[in-house]
Parts: sequence; structure tokens; C-alpha cells
Amino acid sequence: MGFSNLKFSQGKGNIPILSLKYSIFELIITPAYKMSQPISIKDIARKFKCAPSTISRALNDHPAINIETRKTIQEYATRIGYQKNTLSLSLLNKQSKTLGVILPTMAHFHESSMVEGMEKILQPAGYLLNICVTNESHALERAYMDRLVANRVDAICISLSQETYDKKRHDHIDHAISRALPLIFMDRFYHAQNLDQVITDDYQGAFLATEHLIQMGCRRIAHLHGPKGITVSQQRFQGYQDCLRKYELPLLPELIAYVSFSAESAVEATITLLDHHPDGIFGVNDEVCFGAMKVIREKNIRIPDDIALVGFDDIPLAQFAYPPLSSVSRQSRKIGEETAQLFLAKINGQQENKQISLEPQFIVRESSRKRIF
Amino acid sequence: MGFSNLKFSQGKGNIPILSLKYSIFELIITPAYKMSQPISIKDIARKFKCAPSTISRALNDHPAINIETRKTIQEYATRIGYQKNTLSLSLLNKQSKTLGVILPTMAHFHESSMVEGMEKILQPAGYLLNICVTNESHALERAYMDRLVANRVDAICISLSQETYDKKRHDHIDHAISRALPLIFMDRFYHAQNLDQVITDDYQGAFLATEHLIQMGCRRIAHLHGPKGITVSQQRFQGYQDCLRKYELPLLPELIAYVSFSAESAVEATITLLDHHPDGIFGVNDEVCFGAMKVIREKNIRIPDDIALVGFDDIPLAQFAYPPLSSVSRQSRKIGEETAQLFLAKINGQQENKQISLEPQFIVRESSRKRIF
DNA sequence: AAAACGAATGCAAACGTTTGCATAATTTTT
DNA sequence: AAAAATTATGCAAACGTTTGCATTCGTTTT
Repeated sequence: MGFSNLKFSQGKGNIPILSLKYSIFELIITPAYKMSQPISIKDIARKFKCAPSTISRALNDHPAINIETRKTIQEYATRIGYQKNTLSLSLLNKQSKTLGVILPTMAHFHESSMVEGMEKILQPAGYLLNICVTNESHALERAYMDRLVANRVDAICISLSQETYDKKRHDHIDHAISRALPLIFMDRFYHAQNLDQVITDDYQGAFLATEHLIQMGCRRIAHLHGPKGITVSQQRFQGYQDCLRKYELPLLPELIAYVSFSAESAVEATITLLDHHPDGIFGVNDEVCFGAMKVIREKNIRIPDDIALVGFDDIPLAQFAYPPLSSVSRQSRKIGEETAQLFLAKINGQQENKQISLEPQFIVRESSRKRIF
Repeated sequence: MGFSNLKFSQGKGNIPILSLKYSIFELIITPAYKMSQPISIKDIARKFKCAPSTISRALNDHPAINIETRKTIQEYATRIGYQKNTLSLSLLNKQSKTLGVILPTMAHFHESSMVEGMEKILQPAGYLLNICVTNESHALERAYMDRLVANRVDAICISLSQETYDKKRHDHIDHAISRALPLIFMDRFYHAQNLDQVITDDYQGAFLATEHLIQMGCRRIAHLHGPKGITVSQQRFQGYQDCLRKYELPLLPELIAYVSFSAESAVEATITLLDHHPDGIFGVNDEVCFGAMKVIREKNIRIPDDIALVGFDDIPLAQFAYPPLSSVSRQSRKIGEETAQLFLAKINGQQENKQISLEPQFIVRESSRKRIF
């Protein structure tokens, strides 16, 4: 055995001249990259009449393999269009180089920006993203969770669905935590346990926004409140509420209207709000403010002189609203980047869990800049 | 051998009573779901002192396994938190139940809606999505393509990057096509070959938009032209051009301004356009029109009386622009759904390639509804 | 000339699961 | 009572790749 299997011509040492000719010959006869089954290391080994391990080492530039043999095999592999099967590697190494990302929705600037941020960091590190949209459904969240675990993703980054909050059913979450599987909460808080979380300080952002309206002279500040039960909504309401208290303004229930996150949903809410004559509106996000502004314009109420508006998220179109919309930027992209970096730190052995809270930034535009100042 | 390994008590036949006790015992001693290594079928086999194949069949409810043994094993597996390792299955069955999705960008309504559409169809079918954002870079597109192939995704759905068009380097595409790997072009055309493609008829949409402006009395219709080289830009320009020709209006080069897809980029472009006194503007997308409208408003030019505007995409905020923006809807979500369905048809043996072109829908709003009519 | 060494390669196990076939024990049929 | 059928289970290979160890030459050292 040993060399006996190799049909190399014996130049000096074991120069694989014959093999080179052989490979070219094969290439012409059967253009293997057109075959339906992908080429494996075993296939290449068969052509060269050697062991798969030799091919594996050659392709990985292992110094134990003769330098010329290595080159020949590498050249043949690229020419034939060989592509390593990562699945087998994942199985062997117990890491799939893939992250699971579970999001309640995708069709908003905030979520898709987070994903872009994650990709920016993780692509260079060789990671792929499995993105799952739960549509705020608890059942889907569960199903996706199981599937990702079954797929042995290296970690799961999750922004909890509204239903999971509503129903308070987090057994699937607890279950995942009890495994070794790294779990990072993005954008929406889980609960105050010592977990990995990356969020923006919605409370502070809401406080800033409300404070600004007060400083602009508003005394009857309405709030377009997001869906109940969602932490984002609650945090922003809390910031609004606490700011009013700090400035000794009353919290008037008639100035709170509930909306979903869409501009559409804000239309009716704003109409009822206007009956109570607010002089400022703080919206749970920018879309909602677009809806409110449309209603206000149609009633010929002036912005910001009669009613000042402030939104949240600072979507790219905010500055193109009429008038340009003041907003709180929560650096969506950066949430994604920080999440990705937290993950990388974790697999590099960082033990302690980390809570990262990004500072929101308030951006003043015409919708709240009263001319009297 | 045979039964000899099984330590079942001999009730009548082989009722695994002893095993049941054994499993509960084990559960109490070592809560396996807290172990760092996930539990495998082999682990369970060891507990029950039987072959892995028996466990596998039991978990899959194979009738050859004794019904009581089956139940016992299933119960134990769920209690212990066993999760099937899909990687090994993918390797064995040569299908990963995962799709690769390559997109030039993510932070726009159009792209993220497409993804949502795909998920809607593919989640029930048990598929996961690997989403890759190229940021319009050719190099990244290549890298992602290789990675997805290495991961043995069952198909790749791709919306080509601008650079791939610019550089005309599609060897990576051709390479993928030459494999058996199903490749579906989403949203952006490849070239006229007989491939699988799902797009909207941008040409027709642009034609409709332009025709509408003409019917509203516009004679000097400007165009905010998308980035050169991108098919979407070209198709929309072509529709605009051909419509002008049909109505015997001249194509005036001074009324064409180039923009990227952002509102920001439209500001300067619109300023220069206004020097040439257009009475209508057709924008390559809605964002661009938001930019244009801001400029126009600031110059105290009336919309639509002095200048009528029409956009493209019908983003959710279009109807909340001031004034509400007329637009061409290209049913982003449906592109995703159709792509997903095309894929499902393909793996179910549909041979012929298919080109699906979705009808755009024109939506009239105030931005183009001249009051003289 | 024998022994030690170095270079190049092969062997086999491992990752987790499935599945056709073989095997053993029990029951039914002749 | 022997043969056949039925039931329940085990064996081993397969998917594609890596890797520690063994093997086989050829070369250098004693």
C-alpha cells in the first residue's frame, strides 16, 4: 500500500505529472460542473486514484502534501468547479456559521436597517443569516425557534412578537435559554433578568421628545400610543408620562389615543384627539405622525404653530414630510451592528451577559420648531 | 444478538416497562436539556440500551416499532428536550430545506415586502431563508453566492446588484446556472434568455404613469431617472420615452435628471429641473418624489396645478405625502409570493422555465389630479 | 550495512440520522 | 412437530469532510 495506489510517474520523487494529464483529459471528456450532483472530495479522489484525505489536505494547503500535488489538485478542483459542502463541516465541527434572526416584521425601516447592520459585521466574519418574520404571532415564533434549533444555528437573535408579550408565554424562550444556545434579545426587552440584550433607550428618547415639546411652549401634549403590551409602546409612554410629571403638567387621558404602528391607524385616532385641542403631539413612531399631519393639514390647523409634532425612529422620509418632522433617532443600523458584535464576543469566550442600551438622538425640524422662539 | 441487548422486562411480549422506569430515573438524575451538547439519538439509544435505528424509527412513528415502546421513547424525547439535527438530514437527503435570497438592499419597503411575501408561502412548506444583502456590490454578490452554494441551499433567488450590471460580469451567475441549482431572478431582469424570472412590468407601469400625466394636460414632463445601468431605471425610462413618442411629444434632454433611489438625491436634481419649467414630473420611485415635492413646495410652486407628480412603488407613506402622491403599485409582496410558488413548482418537477410579469397598477391621488378636470 | 529519520500518503473514525436488509423471537399455519 | 409467517429489533452503509495515527517508501546518519 502507501504509494502503490498512486499512478504518478516517478520523475524525481513523486511528481504527479501523469495525474495532471489525467485531470485535463477528464475535464474535456466530462465537464463535471454540468452534472446534477455536486462534485465531492471523493469524486476527485477517484480521478486521482488516491484517498479522500489527501484531497482534503491538498485543498486546505496542508504542508504534509507534496507542493506540486497540492497545486495540481487545487487547480483541478477550481477548474471542475468543486464547492466544499459546508453541511458536513457543520455537522463535524458542531457549528453552522449561521445565525437565526427572528423579527416580528420586516417591512419597516427600523427592522430592515437592523438586518443590514448585522450583515455588515457578520458577512466578513463568514456568517450567514436565517431571517424569520413572525408577523407578531406567538405560534410562528415558536415554530421558527424550533426550526432554527434543529438547524443548529450558532445563536438566535430575537425581537419578541407582540403575542408573546400579550400571552406571556415564554416557555420556548426559557427553553432556549436553558440550552447552551446563545440568545440575544434585540430591540425589544425580555424581562429584567441577566441576559444579553441590545436595545435603544426608548424611555429616554420619549422623555427628550416630550421635553422638547414642553420647551416649545406646549402645555396640552397628546400621545399617539403604540399597541398595548409591546415594550416599545410602554417605554415610550412612560418617558412621556414621567416628563409631564417632571414639568408638573397633568396627564390627560383624553389626550392619549391608541394606534398600531401604521400611518393609516393614526388617522382616526388623530381626529378624536383634535376634539380635545392638543397643542402638541408625540407619536410612537414617524409613520403615525405622517397620518396625524395629514389629518391636521386637512383641518387647516397650522403645524407647528397650533400643534407641534414629534415622531420616533427618524425614518429617511421624516425630513421630507410637510413640514419636516422632528424625530428621535434610535440608530436602527447600530442596533444590528452591536448585536452582531455582541455575538462575536460571546463565541470568543466572553462569559458575562451584557445589556447594551444605545443613546437615542433627538433631531429638531420644522414640525416642532415654533416660530415664536 | 437481537433482543439480547434489550433489558426489557418480559411482560407479555416485549413491553418495555423497565425502560420506562429507567428513563424517568435518568431524567431526575441528569436534566439533559441543560447539557451544553445537544442530545442525539445515540444518547437516547444508550439510555434505552437499544440501537439508534430503533430510536429513529420510534420518533418517526414507524409502525415496525412496538406501539408502547414508541410512545415511551417519544415521551422521553420530548421531556428531555430532544431536537432533531437537521444538518445530518440535509447531508443525507441532499436537500437543506433552505433558500438563498440575495438582495441589493434591504432598507426599502419594496425589498422587505418581497421577503415577507416569500416567507408567507415558504414557512408553511418548511423552508428557511438565508438572506444576503449585497449593498449593490459585485464582489459581495459573488461571495454570498459561493457561500450559499457551499451551504447547499435548495435554490437561490436573486435580485442582481447594480455593479453586476455595470461591470457586465456574470460569470458567477452563469456558473450557478450551469449547475443543477435552481436560480430564480427576482425583481430585476437578467437577460432575455429562457430563465426563471419574476418581475413587474416596469415598462408598462412607467407608460401608464406618463400617459396619465399627459391626459392631465402636462406637455413638459420631466423624469427623475434612476441610476444608469439598472434595469429598473432603464425600463421605466423606456416606458416614459415611448409614451411621449406615442403622443407626439418631444423627448427633451434638459427634462431628464439622474438620481439615486433616495429622496435626498432628488433635491438637487429637482432644483436644476425647475429651471426648465416642467409641468409634470415622473419619478423613478416614491422616495424621489418626496424629495422633489419638498423642493417644489419651498419654491411656492403649486402641486398639481403648476406641476403634477407621479411616483413608483406605492409605498405606504405615498398617500400621506403633501399632497398625496399618485403612484404605480408593483405589488412587492406578490413578487415574493410568486417567486416562492415558482420555486415550489420547480422542486415538484416542473421542467420548463417561467417568466412571470406582474401587472402594475396605477393609483391616482391629488399630486397629479389637476383641478381643471 | 543497519538504523534512524523525514516525506508523502492511506486508514478509519467521527459528526447525527435514515433505511434496506438481516436476524431473532414469537405466533400461526400446515 | 415442523414450517411458515409475523413482529420487533439490530447492523451497517450512506451523506461529505476532517484529522490523529499508521504505513510505506526514500534518504540520511551512524
